[in-house]
Amino acid sequence: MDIKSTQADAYKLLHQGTLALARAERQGLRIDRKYCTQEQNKITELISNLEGELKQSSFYKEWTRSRGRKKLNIDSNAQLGEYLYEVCGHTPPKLTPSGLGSTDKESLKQLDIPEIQTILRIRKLKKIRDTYLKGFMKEQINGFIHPHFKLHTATTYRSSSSSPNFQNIPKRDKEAQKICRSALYPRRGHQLLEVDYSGMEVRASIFYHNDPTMKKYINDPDSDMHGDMAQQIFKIDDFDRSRPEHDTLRSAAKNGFVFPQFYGDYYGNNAPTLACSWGEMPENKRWESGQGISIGDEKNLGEHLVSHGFRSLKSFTNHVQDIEEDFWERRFEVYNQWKKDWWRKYQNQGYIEMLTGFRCHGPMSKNDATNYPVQGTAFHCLLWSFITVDKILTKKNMKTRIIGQVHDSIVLDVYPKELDKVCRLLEYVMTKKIRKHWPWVNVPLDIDADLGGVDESWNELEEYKFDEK
DNA sequence: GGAACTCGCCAC
DNA sequence: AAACGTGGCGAGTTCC
Repeated sequence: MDIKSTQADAYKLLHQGTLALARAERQGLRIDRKYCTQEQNKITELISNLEGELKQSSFYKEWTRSRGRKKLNIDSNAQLGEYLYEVCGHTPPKLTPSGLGSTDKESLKQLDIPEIQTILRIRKLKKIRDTYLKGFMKEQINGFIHPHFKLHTATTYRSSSSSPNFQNIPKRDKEAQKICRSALYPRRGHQLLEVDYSGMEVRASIFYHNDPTMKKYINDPDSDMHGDMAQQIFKIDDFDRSRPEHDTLRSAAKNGFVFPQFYGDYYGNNAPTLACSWGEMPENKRWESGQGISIGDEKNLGEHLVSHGFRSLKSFTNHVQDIEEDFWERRFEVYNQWKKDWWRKYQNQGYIEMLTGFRCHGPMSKNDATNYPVQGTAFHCLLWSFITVDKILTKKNMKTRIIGQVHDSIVLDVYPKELDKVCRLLEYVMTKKIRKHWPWVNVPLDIDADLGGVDESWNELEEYKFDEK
């Protein structure tokens, strides 16, 4: 048990991984060229209308005037920042790493200028058109794109992808998702299947720290880590995940506290994010009753929290600070101790070594030293599964092929008659066989799947339960 | 005219 | 005392 892999094992994974990824790359993904062109034209038309509208505004006219003889470029954030922060004298809500006033979406929204909405809309449309649709067309050969996957560039020994990047195609934003993913198809007569490891990074962290509380959260299907945190953060006594308003708070806790904390963030950043769950709240102001989402019983979250004594961001921040302390000093005490031990070990030996045998050298911050092994190892589980599934598909001469990978998921181009067989294979390799190969996998691994119909695009996937078949 | 940089934004 | 991890890429910009 608990036998770590050697550096030779790591090399083997890298080598076989590169070969398997190259096969996926060669396979590629069909794109609808006609759709891409039409959609690009539609967006161009939209943008030109929006730009025309913007140019009518006094905001734009003043901006132009302020530049004198210099040409104005709507796409230049340097010019926008100069106008907003130097000419108009707005205080930048945030600075960039180099110390200039930021013009990102977050900052611009806070300035509360109506024309800004148009600028943000244009930005978003250009991103979709130029990075994705144009990018697909640039890289396509005979109607197929062949995203490239590398294993030697990321410092964590994760993978990277390029030409085009397969790993950052819009998903969260539904409008962008639809436009971009509707361009991507399986081979004719085939269907797309995406299988992902659920909570892989959290589980990979357990391989290292073996924290009993976190293990219980993973092993006990009735427990709910994010729900518990939502309950604690927002002081909800009768928390019920099946209630939509409570599930919203659960997501807020998950994305605004739990995950950032795991990456090394702190309450000072978490509190303002969490505070947005019940409405925008400018610094130094106080909450009023009547603000925020409804939480049932004819109450809303604003009132609820005010009644618990949180009238200002400051008092809420203190509350989140207490929760952070409880989180690391009590709830996940063992995890916390591992972080300390691991950091000490890095300081002593000058490198860290993953369970998979990979070594990270070089200067690292505290957060780096504890994040790298988790992130790398989580990906290596996916990579091992990728290699193993690919080998079997090839060996058995199946028509199904793997076409890509997104850190904790595998994307396949499935021959419909092989669907059941492929699903059984994935289930077996990803949740069972891997535990025989790597005995330090000390918690069950779990997968979810999404399936598209025959000849349907990547936009059409729907949740697919293996065991109900 | 290309390399290298910043910034913003997409994914996990 | 300090304070969010990993990537790729387009556009603008600056430098050589």
